[in-house]
Amino acid sequence: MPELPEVETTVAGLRPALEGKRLTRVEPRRPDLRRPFPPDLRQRMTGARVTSLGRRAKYGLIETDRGDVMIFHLGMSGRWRIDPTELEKHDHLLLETEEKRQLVLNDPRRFGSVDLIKLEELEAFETFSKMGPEPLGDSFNAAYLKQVTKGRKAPIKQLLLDQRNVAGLGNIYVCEALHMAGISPRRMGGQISKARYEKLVSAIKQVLESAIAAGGSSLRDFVRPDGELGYFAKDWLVYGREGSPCHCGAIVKRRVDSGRSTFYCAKCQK
DNA sequence: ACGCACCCCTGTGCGC
DNA sequence: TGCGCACAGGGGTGCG
Repeated sequence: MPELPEVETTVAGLRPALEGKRLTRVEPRRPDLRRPFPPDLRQRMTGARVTSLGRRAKYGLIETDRGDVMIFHLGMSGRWRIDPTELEKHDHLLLETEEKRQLVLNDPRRFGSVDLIKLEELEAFETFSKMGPEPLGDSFNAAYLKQVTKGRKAPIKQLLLDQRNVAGLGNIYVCEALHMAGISPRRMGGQISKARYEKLVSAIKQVLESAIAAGGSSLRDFVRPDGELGYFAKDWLVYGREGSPCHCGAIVKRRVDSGRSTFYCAKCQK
């Protein structure tokens, strides 16, 4: 479920419980998620102090004073819970701090991942080195998008979901941003004007920023009453609204490509 | 290189 | 109440 804003919100929620704190317990509760947990995860993280938390694309970063970085990805169904009253099914990784606060990574589908690398390997870490710019950064702009899509015949939706072009966009926010910019998800990337890319870039930044703001404000003190992090309700304009009226009056449509749904308004988006 | 289909996994909600 | 199917916000691989 989590896209960039959800990961951003999750990291912000974990920070008060983790930053500056010493880990007294690090416990994988099964061998693997998408891939095996690092075999030395427990040993390298236990006793270490968390120095900072961050985010790159849809990955959360937890750095320690031993020069390690634990990199987590929430996949489709991952979420962190804080100070749970008891462990549940699919609680696959448990962290505990000196203060006896518990952070539990729950991921039913196990499409998520946890990696552990040295801080100095972060830049070269293949997952990140192949990635495009952060969508909220200044280097993600219309000129960049125009250049990276030049000559490409793939639909713009697919190009935006490709993390090598821009890092952190997922299905929901791409659908929403394309709708906001009035661009058809099937429009060939190489065929979109600079002016329309200006609109698209603004739409992407706006959609992400408002989602982050909504996430932050919906998490009072960054911990919801149920102790969960990473989810917040949002009223989408097209996503999940097949058959409902668009604000223009036309009906929102859904199509499926490679097993992924696209929601759009054929009247607003050309 | 590019565009696309499909797979990993479990849970949920729907129609019958 | 049960059953089977479609579908879910990600990412990687492998094919033509």
